[in-house]
Amino acid sequence: MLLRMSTLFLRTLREDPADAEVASHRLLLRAGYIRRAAPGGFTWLPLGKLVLDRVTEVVRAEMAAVGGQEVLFPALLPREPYETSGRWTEYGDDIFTLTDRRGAELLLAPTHEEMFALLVRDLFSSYRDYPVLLYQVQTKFRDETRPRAGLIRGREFLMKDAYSFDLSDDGLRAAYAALREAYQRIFDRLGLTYAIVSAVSGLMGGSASEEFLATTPIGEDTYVGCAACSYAANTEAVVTAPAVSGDPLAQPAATSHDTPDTPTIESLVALANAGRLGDRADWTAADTLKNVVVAVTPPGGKPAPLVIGVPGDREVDMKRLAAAVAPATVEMFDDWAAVPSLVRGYIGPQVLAGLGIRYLVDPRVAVGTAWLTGANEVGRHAVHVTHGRDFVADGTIEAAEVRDGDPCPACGDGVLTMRRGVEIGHIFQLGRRFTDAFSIDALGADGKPVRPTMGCYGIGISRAVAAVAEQHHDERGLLWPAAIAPVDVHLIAAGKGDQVAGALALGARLSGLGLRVLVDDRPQVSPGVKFTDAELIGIPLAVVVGRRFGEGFVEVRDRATGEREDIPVETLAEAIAARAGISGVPSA
RNA sequence: CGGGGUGUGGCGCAGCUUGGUAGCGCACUCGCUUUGGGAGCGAGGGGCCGUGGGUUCAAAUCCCGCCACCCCGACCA
Repeated sequence: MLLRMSTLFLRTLREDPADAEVASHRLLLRAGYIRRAAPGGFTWLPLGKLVLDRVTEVVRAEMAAVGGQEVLFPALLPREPYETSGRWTEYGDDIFTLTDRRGAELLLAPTHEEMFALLVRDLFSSYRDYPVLLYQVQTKFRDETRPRAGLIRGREFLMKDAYSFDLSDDGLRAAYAALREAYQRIFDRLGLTYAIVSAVSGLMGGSASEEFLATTPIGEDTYVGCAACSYAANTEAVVTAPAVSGDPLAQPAATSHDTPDTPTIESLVALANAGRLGDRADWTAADTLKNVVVAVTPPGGKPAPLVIGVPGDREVDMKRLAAAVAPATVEMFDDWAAVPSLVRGYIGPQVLAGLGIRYLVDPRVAVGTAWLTGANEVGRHAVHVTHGRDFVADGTIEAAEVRDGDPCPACGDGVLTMRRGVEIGHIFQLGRRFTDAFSIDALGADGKPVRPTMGCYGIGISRAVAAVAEQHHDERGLLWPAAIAPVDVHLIAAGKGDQVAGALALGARLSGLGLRVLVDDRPQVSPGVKFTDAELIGIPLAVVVGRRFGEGFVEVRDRATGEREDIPVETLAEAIAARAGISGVPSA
């Protein structure tokens, strides 16, 4: 392959686009890889399309290596299957829906579990057919509330989604393990630094689930890792080690006190330490029980109030809360007029059961623990309010914020460190949710039906391109790993003599050896412009056909290290093969 | 959904306060010169100033509505 800059459909931008904040978005635009075409939607220009295709080919190769077979579904689908699975309602506003001329309702698929399940039901009927692993590479549509950061969160994006069908739970676990390893090979080949973390399965349902997060400060997902053991989890999925339960009757009796002007935890602790609640003067926010009122709306249902009790030194993490109540949605409660018994700023759990309001507590609020909390009257709080005696929670919930330095829930020895990442892959052991929904059975060896179990495995391909750009760039531009760079070599003709002709001839020779080559053969463009463009575009290896070309030398440049070396023209092919780690390039 | 900001040629911006011929840099075209780190000179092309209405002799500019995009917040009791 040989591309010529003089005819390439490319225009680099000298200045940063005003609305691109993150590096990947800014550089992919500036270097002419992508172009914004719609809210949350991008056009792939020739260089970008090459990268996208190379990433896709890496994914395809590793999917094939674990026995995946590629298919392709339509993106435009009828409502019925999603109605049957319940996800038409669960996804709600997140899916793009439309109506055709006959009034039939359609959707642009956000993901394809239903269709894969139906396809397998249509074609397979015997236990002899299983297991099977199918996948596609396809555009997905989600009506994101706020597309952002260029390719990282769009409303239309390229995804590889794979689905495994097994007749046994062991088979599913084996498929999951195989895909997990395939994903590691894929992301390693893409040059990504990533973490594999425990995750919640969200709208997919199912049990075991892990995310592959590309490490980057601009990531939308926060995850924790333990320094002492291998524990790693999305903050949404962190399970708090429960506090030890005790005997509620061993606590002193609860008493109510005047605590004027203490609508916040901070003001309450200050007043408590001023002696208002007795001699004790070492109150901290962690001694208080904060009760946050939210409204939870089940899919297709009506909002109902829910009170969350967390230690007063912790905030409620809305992302964790949302994950905990999914598929229901949650928002802050604002219908205070409907529940006049709830006194804002002074809510205590003592009265909630009587009001018929559900109360869920953080695992730290164990039975037998006593708290300083609201007395349900303006200006009054209560002490020694004890779980199991003065109130009984309806259950526990993982909604309190996770903090840097929290104890590791897995080993108990280490502390958790927080980092950010972009979700580039997600694997689930789905189970039988969809095969149940569509009554999919295989006929077993004994003549009895067997219900298959599913796994689901996704990779955000377009997002992975952005993640690589995010991790591989410097102040001058992009810096692609050789495995997915749009081309292998960037030849730069720098000089007014026979450099252009020489670069084109060299390019033809290298491409004849199977290398992907980009030649900057633009006439009338100064060397400085070509050098800066080359650095912006970020091909790992550049070859300058310049002032020493007449003596038979060209300069080889390493984009990442900045190293430059003059080498004889006749050894160029070998030098490139050696540097790029490309094998099988015959000598020129 | 809420808050803030921005909409002027492909990109980055000025002009708006104080209404009166639409401007600058980059990019693009032509000519000459230049050619190892974003060249110089000269001559050009390209813009319903987001959109609809209003005020006015006159609107990019003032007023009202709408739309789009970007950023922040989705929250502490």
